[in-house]
Amino acid sequence: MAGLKTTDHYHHGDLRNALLQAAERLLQERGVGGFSLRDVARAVGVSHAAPYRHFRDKGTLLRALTGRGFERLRAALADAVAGQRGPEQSLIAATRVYLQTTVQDPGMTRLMFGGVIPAQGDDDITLRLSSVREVLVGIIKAGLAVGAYRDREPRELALVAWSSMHGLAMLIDSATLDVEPDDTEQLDALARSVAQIVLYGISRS
Amino acid sequence: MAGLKTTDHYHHGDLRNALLQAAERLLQERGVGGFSLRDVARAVGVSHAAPYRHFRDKGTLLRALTGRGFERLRAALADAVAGQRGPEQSLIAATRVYLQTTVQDPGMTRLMFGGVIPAQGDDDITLRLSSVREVLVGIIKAGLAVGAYRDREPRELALVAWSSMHGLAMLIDSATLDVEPDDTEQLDALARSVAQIVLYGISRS
DNA sequence: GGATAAAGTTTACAATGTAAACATTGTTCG
DNA sequence: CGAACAATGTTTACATTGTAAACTTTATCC
Repeated sequence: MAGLKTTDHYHHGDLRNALLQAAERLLQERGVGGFSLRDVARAVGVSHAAPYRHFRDKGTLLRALTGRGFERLRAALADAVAGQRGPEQSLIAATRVYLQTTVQDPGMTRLMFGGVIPAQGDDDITLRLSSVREVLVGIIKAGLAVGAYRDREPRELALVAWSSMHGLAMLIDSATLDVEPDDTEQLDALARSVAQIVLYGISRS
Repeated sequence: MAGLKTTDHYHHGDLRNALLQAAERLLQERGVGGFSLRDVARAVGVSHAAPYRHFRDKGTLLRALTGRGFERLRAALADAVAGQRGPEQSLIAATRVYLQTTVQDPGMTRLMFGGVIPAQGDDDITLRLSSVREVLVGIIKAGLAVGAYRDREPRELALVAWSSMHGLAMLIDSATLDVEPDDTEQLDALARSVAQIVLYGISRS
C-alpha cells in the first residue's frame, strides 16, 4: 500500500501528482515559456530525470496539465449554468465564467488553446474538450426547446456563442485588448455586452 | 551605397531582411516552437551570432515578424472590405478573410495572438494592431451611418464582431474545432454562418 | 590614407530536454 | 524467508539553444 508518510526517502510515494501540482504552479507564475521540466523536478525536490519515470517527455506532462485545465473549465461552466433560470441568463453567465476562468490563468489558457500541444490524438483531451462543448450545446438546446431561438442546428448556434466568448477571451488574454485581467467589473461588462448581442443574433426576430 | 551584388563576402548587404524572411519561412514550416535563432542564421548562411548585430535578442526578431503579420492581416481585411457593396457584405467578407489569413499560417497566427511575445510596449505592433481594429470599426460605422445597426458605440459593436471572427479562427487554429485548414469551402461556410448571426445581433430588430 | 564605426566570426558558458547506465526500494513467488 | 524482478530514483553524458565577449574584416569619413 502506498504510504502517505511522504518520508523523504528514495521513493516519493506520489511523485506523478506532485509533479503535476508543481508544474501547474510554475505555469501560473512564469507562463508557458520559461517553464522547464528541470524546474518542476527541482520544485518537488527530486532529480531532473525523475519526471521521465512518469511522463514520456515534457509534452506528455503538459498534455496531462491541459486535461486538468479543460476539466476545470467544464466544471466552472456547468456550475454557472446550473444556477440560472432561463437559457438567456445561462448564456450570459457562461460567457462571464468562460472569460473569468480563462483570463485568470493565462498560462493554462495558452497551454489549452495556444497550440503548444498537439491536442489531436490525445483521447483524454478530446473527451474533456467535447464535454466543454456539450455544456454550451446544452444551453442552446434548452433555448431551442422553449422555441426562443432560430431554427438551426444546435451545434451551429453553439459554435457562434462559443466563438464569441472564446474570441473575447483570447483577445484579452493575448493583450490585444487592453483590459486589466483583475478588473472583474470590466470583464463582466464585456461579457454581458457580447453575450447580449449574440442572444439578439440567435433569437427569433 | 549599398551594393545589391549580394557577394558572399564578409558583409551580407541586407542581412536584417534576409533574416526576417528566413525566419518567416521557418515559422511556417516548423511552427513557433522548434524555431531557433541558430536555424535562422544557418538558413541565411551566416554565423549563429550574426543576428545579434540586428536584433537585440530572439524576442526582438519575433516581434519584428509579428509586425509583418499584423500588417498583412490589416491589408487583407482592407482589401476584402474595399470590393464590397454594403456593410453587411463587408462584414461577411472580412470574417472570411480573417479566417483564411489566420488559418493559413498557424505559426504566424500563434506568434501574433499566442501571447508568446510581450506585445505591450512595442509601439510598432500597437500601431499596426489598432489599424486592424480600425478596419473593423470602419465597417460598423458604415452600417451605423445607414442606420442599419443598433444605436451603440461603434467600438462595442466592432468588438463583438471581432471577438466572433477571432474566436472562430482561434478555435480552428488550436485544433479545438476539427476543421481541415485547407478546406476553404468549409471555412467560408463557417465564416458566413458566424457573420450572419452577428449581423442579426447587431442589426436593429 | 588612416581612424573609427558597422557588421561578421569564433569562442565560451549556462540552461535545457533527453537518453543510458546505475542504485535503491517494494513486491511476488519459490 | 529470501531471491528474483519490476518500479522508481539518481548520476552522468550529450546535443541544442540563447546569449555574452573578444576578435576580425570591411565600409565610411575627415
